[in-house]
Amino acid sequence: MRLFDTYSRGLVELPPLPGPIRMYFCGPTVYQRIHIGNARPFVLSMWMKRWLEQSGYDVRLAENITDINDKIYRAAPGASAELAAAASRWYVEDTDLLGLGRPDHEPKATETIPEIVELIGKLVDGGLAYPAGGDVYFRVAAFPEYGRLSGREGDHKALHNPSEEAEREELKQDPRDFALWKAHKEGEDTVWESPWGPGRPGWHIECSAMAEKFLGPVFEIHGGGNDLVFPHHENELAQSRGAGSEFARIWMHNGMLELTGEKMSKSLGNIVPLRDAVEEWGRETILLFFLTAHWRKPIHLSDAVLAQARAQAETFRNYFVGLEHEPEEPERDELARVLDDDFNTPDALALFHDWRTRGRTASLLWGLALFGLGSLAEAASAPADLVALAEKRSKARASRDFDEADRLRGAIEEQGWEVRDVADGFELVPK
RNA sequence: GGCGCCGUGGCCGAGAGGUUAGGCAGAGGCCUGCAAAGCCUCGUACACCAGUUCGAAUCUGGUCGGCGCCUCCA
Repeated sequence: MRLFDTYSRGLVELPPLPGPIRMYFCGPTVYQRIHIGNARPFVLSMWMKRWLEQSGYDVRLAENITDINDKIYRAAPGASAELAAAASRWYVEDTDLLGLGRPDHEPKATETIPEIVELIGKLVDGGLAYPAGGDVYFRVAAFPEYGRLSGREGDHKALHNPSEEAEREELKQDPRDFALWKAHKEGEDTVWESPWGPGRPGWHIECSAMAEKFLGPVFEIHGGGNDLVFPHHENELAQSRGAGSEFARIWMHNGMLELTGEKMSKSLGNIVPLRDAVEEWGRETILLFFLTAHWRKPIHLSDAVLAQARAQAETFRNYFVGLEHEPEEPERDELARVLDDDFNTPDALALFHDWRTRGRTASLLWGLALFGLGSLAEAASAPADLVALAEKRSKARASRDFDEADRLRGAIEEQGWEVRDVADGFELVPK
């Protein structure tokens, strides 16, 4: 399998079976319910995990939850820990709605403080970081590779990491330097001890620490939204390599989900909560919506596009209505051909339709289930009173009383079900 | 302004130097008591302008347009 890697800007081959494939994906900062755009890397990572495992790889996926952040302090003054804990639960709840399973590890920053402090200490000892005014900063000048990942190597202006406050900026030796540890400030209601004084970790260092803690000093894939390339991932890479770890070998950055021509983001306020979208459209529609676009491209959210995804869900669902099939081997190679080529899910979807029209039930069932869409094959059973109505309608039809038959069909439809006449009787399907 | 991604038929969206992608919507037909579902048929698209080539939507240059990052952000 090969994947497009941001660092080398080309396709990179995965190691041979059985791996291991160790993956780290950046999860959300938790201070409110996640939106559907936040779900994209989650969905991508779980699909990748499922496909790689299906392919025979030994996979380990870690996906962090950032529960220390300015946004959290600001959103819940005096109760940031409570908000972060609640929002972490919401995140798990909401992503569980997708039915894709969980990553192997979902570490939180607050549970990784000793490792973070240790990593910062290592960087300070190695001359790659320096304490200043209770903060600790990464010394970018000591890491020549800085800017390589984001393609802005040498451009000092583009590599500037501004401090939150002007007076903090003066503590830095170089505008590019960024905080690894931030001294405790008035109004922040969580604080941890460190050799440099009380405070809390910077954003980037937590990922470096968590990745190493759960995956080791080198791992195969690092993923996240492409809005994280700079500064977040650039800084992670600098910290971890600066501390002597090889770190990630392939960088997978997914495209943004856009609403009305703009990236959906919590700070812009143009958000559709994942939970609401799943409730309104159903989980299969949301998954199919993600499946229609290649992971690297931007994807536009609109009712029209969701309606198309829902129509596809119906098409698959209809295929399975009343279907019996012989167990047979899925045509794995056909799916591998498209997924092993940069995980081309739109091509996979085309293949599923091909399998559908050619009646390859076993393959279709297997392929859909891989992406969490196996439920499309599950027939809902109608309540007994509706079955009785449908039977009554069959009798009416048999005696050619079509007015009565149509009346009964209307009654069934009023209850949200549709009756279809088939060769040996009828089928009841939800509308 | 700098760095990067992208512009495909009504809509979504792969692909890729010469051969039907696929889906959704739409039209006609078959089937049906009528429907639904299903099946068959129908679209000759690749932003624009130059260039390379026997041949480009696919390569090169430019133009226009969209998006992301450069501030927290999946």
